[in-house]
Amino acid sequence: MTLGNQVEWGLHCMTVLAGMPHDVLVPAKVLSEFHDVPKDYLSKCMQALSAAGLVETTLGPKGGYRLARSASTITFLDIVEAIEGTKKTFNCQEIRRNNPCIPKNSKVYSSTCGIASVMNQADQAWRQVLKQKKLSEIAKEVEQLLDADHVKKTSEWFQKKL
Amino acid sequence: MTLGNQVEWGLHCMTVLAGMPHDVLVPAKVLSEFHDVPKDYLSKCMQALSAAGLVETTLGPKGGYRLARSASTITFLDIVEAIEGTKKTFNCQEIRRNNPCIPKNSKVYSSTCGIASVMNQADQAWRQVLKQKKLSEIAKEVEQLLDADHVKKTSEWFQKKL
DNA sequence: GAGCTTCTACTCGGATACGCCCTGTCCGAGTCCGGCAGG
DNA sequence: CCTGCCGGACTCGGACAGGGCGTATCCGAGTAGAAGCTC
Repeated sequence: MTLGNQVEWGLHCMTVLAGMPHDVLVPAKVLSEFHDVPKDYLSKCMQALSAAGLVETTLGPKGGYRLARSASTITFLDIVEAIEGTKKTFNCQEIRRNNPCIPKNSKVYSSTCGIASVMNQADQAWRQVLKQKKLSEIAKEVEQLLDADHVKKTSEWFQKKL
Repeated sequence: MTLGNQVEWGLHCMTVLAGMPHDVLVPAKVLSEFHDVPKDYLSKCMQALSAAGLVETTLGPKGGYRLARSASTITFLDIVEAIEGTKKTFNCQEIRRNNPCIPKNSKVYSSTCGIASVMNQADQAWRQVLKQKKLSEIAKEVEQLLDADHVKKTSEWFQKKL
């Protein structure tokens, strides 16, 4: 059970966008160059973020993506679910009902399957961690990690590309 | 990101085995009938559990599977990892290093990527829940949920099949 | 009747096809900017 | 010089192939038990 690389790309791209002024539009082409990933495929990832309402898009020259709302109101969970979907990691098929000794409609099956319950708890724990991390936090951490020189260079690189 | 149905099957089969006396061997055929799943495919799942050392196998007539150790020393995580593997859910490709403004070997990359860090925390939280649930607990819960009549019938069903 | 041999039936384990989803690519619809002609 | 128009280039979005992994199945190696033969 591994997440697709799209999730990683989406998180990094969102972090980049969070570091930009709100009036700047960054096209997929620039994001793909910056991260050195296939442009068209990254575009597919951005589509998902757009469909989820996390980013706004603008067409035409000087167009691109920007955050649809403040980075402090966007969580990791929002991004991961936008790309990976909201399905639970464990989908219970209720095979316990196939016990040949108990009718499938027995009332003992009214309560949720104990195994599925545990798996769902684990799923919830996973989502909880992601939900508590805001995009604004990670953007800030990245900026603090880099030297002022690096931030300046990167900023210039983007300005040159836009 | 969804777990395969093998995980569900494995968990249910292990629960069944946990409810059996230790000297009873249950073949894959019986387990498959009980859960109404393809025998040969379930067998593949049991192979994984066997390879992980969670169950013991015996060949020939009256052969089958039984727990390799006490159900109180087996956790959900053991079972899930035996089937699904131990790879982390998020595999960081370090695309941050592709930033064209910073050399790939820069010391700023010595600390783990902040994004990967969060994703790994979520992964850990998920595993933690699974690790805390013992197989013996779920087996007991199932037994308590069922009526005495159901337990008796199911027990008889297995005895007839063995 | 007891013991050994043989044979069968049953078990697990690995090797083998099939299908779906992730990965990766391509092309078209729509839009904004810049140039150009006309007033 | 200002205004309106037009063309081009750039953007996103959805439609289109290829590959890897999960799904499902089959067959062989090995073993335990039962049956049969001999003593």
